[in-house]
Amino acid sequence: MPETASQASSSAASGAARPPARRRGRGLDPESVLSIAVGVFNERGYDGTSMEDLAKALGVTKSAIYYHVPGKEELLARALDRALDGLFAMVADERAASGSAIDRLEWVVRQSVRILVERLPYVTLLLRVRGNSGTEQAALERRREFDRFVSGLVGEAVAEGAIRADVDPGLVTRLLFGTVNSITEWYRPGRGASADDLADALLSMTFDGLRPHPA
Amino acid sequence: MPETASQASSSAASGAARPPARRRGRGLDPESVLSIAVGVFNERGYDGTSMEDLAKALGVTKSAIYYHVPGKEELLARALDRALDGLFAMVADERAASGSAIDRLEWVVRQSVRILVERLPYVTLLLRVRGNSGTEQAALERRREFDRFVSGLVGEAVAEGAIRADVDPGLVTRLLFGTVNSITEWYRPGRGASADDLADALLSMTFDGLRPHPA
DNA sequence: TGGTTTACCGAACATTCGGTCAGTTGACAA
DNA sequence: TTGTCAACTGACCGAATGTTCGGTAAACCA
Repeated sequence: MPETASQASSSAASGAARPPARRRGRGLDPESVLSIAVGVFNERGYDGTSMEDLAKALGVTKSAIYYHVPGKEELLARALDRALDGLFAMVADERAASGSAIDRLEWVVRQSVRILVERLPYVTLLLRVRGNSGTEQAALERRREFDRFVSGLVGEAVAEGAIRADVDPGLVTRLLFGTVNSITEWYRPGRGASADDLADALLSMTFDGLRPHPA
Repeated sequence: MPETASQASSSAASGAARPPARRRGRGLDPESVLSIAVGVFNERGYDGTSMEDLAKALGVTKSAIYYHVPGKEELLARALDRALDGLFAMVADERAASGSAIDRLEWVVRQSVRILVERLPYVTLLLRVRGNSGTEQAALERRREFDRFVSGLVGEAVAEGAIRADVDPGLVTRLLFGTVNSITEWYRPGRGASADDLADALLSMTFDGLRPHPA
């Protein structure tokens, strides 16, 4: 088994003591429990992760976790909300509502990549949810709502004549955001491209194509 | 809970008796156990699926399953091999080795889409493997080998001048096959596009871009 | 008809699961 | 020095897990 370690994603208000991922002299806090738990969820899968696995990654016993969070599913719920809140904050932005459809679409794609990179573990977890519990089903429903929004955008861009009409708009939406979402499968922060570089490359491929331009 | 039913993918040598997915007067066979199990694995996730879940979907008791297959993990191993064998049979084809790099790449992408559609449940399962067991790790290693092959193809196509050189070839590979693989997230056989239509749309977007062509 | 085999059931197995709880520890305030 | 309390431990719970096994009904063959 490859011990991929704890990959403690830096939480908001910490500065020291990396290995045990706890606050100064004190113990854990709900924030670090969440971020480490999500890391393990993404390594082993949510269902494949036991509370014992989480305890080991946190350097405490199982029961200590229950002092900070109500349970395993609540950890999942909070993680999924992190991802979804980011996406919905974006579509609520004015830049997603005004201007030409193609500009709005390009902006939404770019922001999607940015959120995906910024909140990588949370979005990764979201994209693997299958609806096994009420928590997962609620997350899936919110995600479908987001999908409907971007689907509408693509439709507008086609009607606008800014996107080729010889391919089904629904299909274009799925391929386009399938490409965006597939980033979670390989992207690791720090190494390789930045979020902006990524968005540039992605938009460049999907909008202009991989073939060399004659112009 | 959404009862998405059994979606029994048609096995090689059967013709009748769809609902209970068993042979004529006889009972189950390893083939139908596998295809139905993979369906449930994809609905609930491998770790989220219990042998009791499988038994229910098969219409028998838990213990009956063990008469036909050695265990849960063996079901996973056989399913993953179905997907991987298809992919490796393709790269062994002469058309993946001769001709210009761009033609070979286009052929491999098209065939990848075909295999993904033909063996959808198996490929879907493969793409969700995280390496939790020896079985999963072996599958991941075979998959990485396939990835290295296509990565080499993209590199050749760039060197050939058939693909833009202003984007990192490794990044192009990941985006291109990320798009291909994302098809498993939404494609359902029968409804919507055929494998060929899909491949056309995908190649059209990634190679020529979504913007209307001037020519 | 009798015997053998195929395909299955029901009960039980050891283990692991998510979760609970009474108690301990150590830092800090008074 | 003592009392308080946040933070945690270790033992434990019932339920669920993957798997085994003795038994058996029906189909098949002679």
